[in-house]
Amino acid sequence: MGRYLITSALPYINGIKHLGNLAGSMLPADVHARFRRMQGHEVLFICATDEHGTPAELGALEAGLDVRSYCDQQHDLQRDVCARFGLSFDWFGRSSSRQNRELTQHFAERLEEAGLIEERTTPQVYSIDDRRFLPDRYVEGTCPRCGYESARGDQCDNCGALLDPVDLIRPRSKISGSGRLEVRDTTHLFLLQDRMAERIRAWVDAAQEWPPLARSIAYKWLDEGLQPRAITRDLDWGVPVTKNGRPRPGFEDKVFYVWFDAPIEYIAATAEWADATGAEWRRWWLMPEGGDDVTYVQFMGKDNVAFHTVSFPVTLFGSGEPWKLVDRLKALNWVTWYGGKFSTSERRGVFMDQALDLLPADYWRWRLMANAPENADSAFTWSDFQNGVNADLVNVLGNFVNRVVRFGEARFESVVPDGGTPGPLELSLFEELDSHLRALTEHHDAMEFRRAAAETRAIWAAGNQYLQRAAPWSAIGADAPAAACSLRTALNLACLGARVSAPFLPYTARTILDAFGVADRPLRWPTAAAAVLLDELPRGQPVAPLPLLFRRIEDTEIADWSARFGGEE
RNA sequence: GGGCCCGUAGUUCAGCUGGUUAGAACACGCCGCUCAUAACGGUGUAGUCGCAGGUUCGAAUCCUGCCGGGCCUACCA
Repeated sequence: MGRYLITSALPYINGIKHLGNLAGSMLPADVHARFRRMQGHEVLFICATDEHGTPAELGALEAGLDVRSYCDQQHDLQRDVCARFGLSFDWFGRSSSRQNRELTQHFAERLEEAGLIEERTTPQVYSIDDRRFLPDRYVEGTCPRCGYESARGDQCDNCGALLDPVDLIRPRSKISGSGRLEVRDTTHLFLLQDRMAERIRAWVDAAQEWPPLARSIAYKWLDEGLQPRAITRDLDWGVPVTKNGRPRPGFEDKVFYVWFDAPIEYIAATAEWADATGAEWRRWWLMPEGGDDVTYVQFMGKDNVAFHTVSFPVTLFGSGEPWKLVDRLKALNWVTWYGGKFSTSERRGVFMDQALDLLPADYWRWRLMANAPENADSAFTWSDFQNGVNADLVNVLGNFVNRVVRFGEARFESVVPDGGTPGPLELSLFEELDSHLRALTEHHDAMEFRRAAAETRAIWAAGNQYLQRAAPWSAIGADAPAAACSLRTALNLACLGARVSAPFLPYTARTILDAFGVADRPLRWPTAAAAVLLDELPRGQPVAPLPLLFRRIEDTEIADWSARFGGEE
C-alpha cells in the first residue's frame, strides 16, 4: 500500500466559502482522499485557512474585532461547515499558527543564505487617512483609457486595461474613499525567482502527467521569464520578518506576503497535526525521511496554478533542502453562477452554510462532482441541480435501494434470503459489473470526477435494470428459490452501489451499509470479482428498515430558492 | 496587446495520436412492469459536429483565417 499526501488549496479566512470554492478544490480533494483511504492506502489529507493579508485586516476592522479574534471566529465557522459537508481533513490548520511562522521564517532565511533574496526599494501608494500602504487593487480611480470611474489600480474592469495605480485619474482609497494618497518608497524582500527558472522548467518538463491547464499556465510564466517577486508587505498581520531568528532591521513593521507563507502552511499544517496527535510530520515532507515514497497530490482552482507550479517550488527548491514536491496535480476550472462568477465579497451565489440549510451534504456533493468543472467552467443552475439530484439520487439510487429493501420486507421478512443459484441473468450482470468497477477505479485513480460519477451511476442503474429483468415479484409464486437468489443478488448490489458511492456520498453510503449490517470501517474499495461481491452478505442476516434516502426536490422549492438566491429569474 | 481553452442532438457533455451508419445522460414520444419516492425497464425521434477555406483516398478529429464565449497575464487571495 502506498502513502498519499493530499492537499486542497487553502480557503481564505474571510467568510464561509461558496459552492464554487468547494467544487474547485476542497470537495474533489475529499473525494480522492476517501477513495485512497478505501483502497487501504495511508492517507494524510491536509487543509487550512489562509489567514494573512489585507482582506483579513479589513474584515476584522469591519467586524470590530482585532485580527486574531476575527480569524479565530472565521476559522471556527469554516472548520464547522467543512466538517458538516463531510470534508474529511486529517487536519484543518491555520496559516497563522506558530508552526507556520517558524517554517516561513526558516524558508526565508534559507533562501537568503542561498543568495535568492534581495532588498529592493519601490514606490507604493500610501493612504494617509487609512494610515496604510494600499495594494494596487485597493486603489480606485478613473481609468485613463476609457474614463470608467471605478477602475482598480491594477486593472480597469470596464475596458480591461492593465494599469498602475499612479495612472488613475483622481485616485482614492477603496477602503475609506479618501483621496489623500501619496507615493512613498518602501523596502521589501524580493525572491529572485529568475535564478531558479531553469530548475523549475526542468521540473515542469518532467511533469508529463499534469493536466494541460496546469502545464500551459506554468510554461506561460516560464516563457515570459520569471521575475523577482516581493515576498513581504507593509502590514501588521502576518509572519514577522526575521534575520538570524531576530526581527530583521528595517522590517519591524512588515510581514511576509500571504502568498509566500500560504503554501508553506501545507507543511506547517502537517506539523500542527503532528504536534496535536503525536505523529511525525517529516516523513511526509522530507525526501530522506520518508517523503520519497509519498505520492503528493494537490488540488486547486485554475487561479492557483502558477503559485503551485512555480512560486512554491521556487521556495522549496531554493531552500536547498530535500523537500517533497507535488507529484500529481489536479487543477479545476470554475463553477459559474448564472453567467458570472460566484463572489465571496459580493455575496453572489450559494454559500456552504446556506446550502446545508437547504439540503444535506450528499445532494450537493453529488451534483457538484457529477458536473465538476474539469475541462471548462461549468454552470450551476437551480434547474440543473434539481434535475441532476432527482434523476440520479432519487430515481436511480434511492429508488433502487428502496424497492429492494421493501420487497425484502414484504416477502422475505427483511432477511438476506438463502436458496437458488445464479443463472444466465446473474452471470451477465457479473460481467457488466466487473467492467464498470474496472472503469470506475481507473477514473478515480486518474482523478476524473465526472467520469467516476457517471460510472458510479451506471452501477446503480444496473441495479434497476437487473431487478426489472429478474422480476422476483413475478417469480416468487412459481419458483421461490429463483426469487430468493434474485433478491439476494439485488441486496448485495445495493451494498456494492453504496460502497462505491462512498467517496461522493459518504453519509448515504454509511446509512445504507449500516442497515445491511456491513461492518468494515473504514470502508474497503471493492476489488473482488462481481460474482464474489454480489454474494457477500451472510444469508439469514437481517436488513434493518431504511427510510427514503433522498427526497425529491420540488419545483416550488426551486422557485423559492431562485427567488432567495437570485438567478433563474 | 500577448497566451491558453472552449464552441458536437432541446440541455449537460464523451468522442485519444484522422478510417465502417457521430455516442451517453437528462428531457421528449411510444410500449411494458407494478417490488418501488407516478419512481423502474425496453424502445424510438433528434445533430449540414460555430463559419469559410485547405491537406488527404478519407476530417468532428490535422492546418489557416474568421465569428462567438471563457480564463490567465505576476501587489486580491
